[in-house]
Amino acid sequence: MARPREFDPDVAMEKAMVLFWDVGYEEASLAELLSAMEITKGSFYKAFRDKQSVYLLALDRYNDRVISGTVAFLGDPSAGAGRERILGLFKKVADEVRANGDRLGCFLCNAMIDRAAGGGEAEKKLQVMTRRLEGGFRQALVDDGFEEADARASARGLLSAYFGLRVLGRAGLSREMAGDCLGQVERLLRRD
Amino acid sequence: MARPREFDPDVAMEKAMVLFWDVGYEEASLAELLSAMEITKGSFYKAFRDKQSVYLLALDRYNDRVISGTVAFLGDPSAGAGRERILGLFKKVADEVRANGDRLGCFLCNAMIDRAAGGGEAEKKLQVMTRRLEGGFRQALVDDGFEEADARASARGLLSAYFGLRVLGRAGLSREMAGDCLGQVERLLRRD
DNA sequence: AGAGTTAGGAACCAATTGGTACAAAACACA
DNA sequence: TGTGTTTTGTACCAATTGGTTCCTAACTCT
Repeated sequence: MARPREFDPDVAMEKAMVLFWDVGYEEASLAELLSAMEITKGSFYKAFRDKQSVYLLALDRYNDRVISGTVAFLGDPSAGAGRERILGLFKKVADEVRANGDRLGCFLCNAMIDRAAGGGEAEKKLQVMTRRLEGGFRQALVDDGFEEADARASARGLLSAYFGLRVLGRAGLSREMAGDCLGQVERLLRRD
Repeated sequence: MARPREFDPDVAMEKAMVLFWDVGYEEASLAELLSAMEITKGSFYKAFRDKQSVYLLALDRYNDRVISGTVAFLGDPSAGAGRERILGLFKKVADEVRANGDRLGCFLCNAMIDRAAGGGEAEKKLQVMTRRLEGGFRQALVDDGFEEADARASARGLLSAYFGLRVLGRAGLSREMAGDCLGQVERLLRRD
């Protein structure tokens, strides 16, 4: 019926997500965004409404991809017992961070601090993602026979340990600290 | 010898610090900065070199005021045993956060994620502050008779729990989560 | 009072911000 | 081959960015 678009919206969005993830909303200028997505203004504003919409889509994408993957891993019985899964997640983060210091951190965590972006809509998305992560931790603990109340409390402790580790990673301090943090997570996983 | 300045650089810097703390470097436009500091451009560029310098000074100020205060508290024997002091610190943060959701969080933590600002110079300052906080935790544990190695590892776990709680606070989730997080910190303080 | 010195404020600056308008280009279908 | 439809890229936009200049105001000291 008409001219087909020359770019793949999915890969463009992926690039956009990574950029926002890396530098935040405000710091990602439209020019940088366009060059990262490898499209020009015309296509950008036709395909996506505006910068803010792309940011919101990037958050959704992070939720769909990364958060979902993490939650799935936490709930996957084939990955070991509940606490093993949790420890495995932290290990993965610690490794990824220790390897060269990922410097990207967690988009969710970064965006929570960014604040600049997306007004109330973004905040709601961030809270949903956080809740999902919390739920993942809790489920893994429940799978290990934790009482519901204990699981809930521990999940929140783990959540904050997770974000904390991610913050340290961003600051380039995780390489030496990741190991110790990991050891401390084990203590959070002990049965009373 | 000459015309005296009409503003107090100290209170102006305080306002500047709070603004950067609240919205980050990039998001704080020069106009906002000036109106917050209640001075005009002329005075601004005369008294402080430029925006970046003020940001760096704001970090220094945070270090001098808040971080120093926190480290002092952690090392103050009159505030109870080491672990009590640590718990007291988290309690203070949790309360401050629970009261209405401070929404400011921790400038250090925010700046670590901000990244936009101050290039390598800022990063160095952030690492120094983090180290000081880590040292505070460690000292408190050593005061309680922890082995040096255990104290160091635990301090890093506490550090990440601290940052994590601060992230949750920024996202407006701490009101309900702070209590549980606090309970989990207690577990990090247990003697092996 | 006058000289010297510094602060304050407005006018101005180029560069960049996010966003729009529109014409040319590229396709599908008849 | 033409017609209709959509994408693409360029030119353009007002508003804002951080920053400089420079004149005037305000003060201290002699």
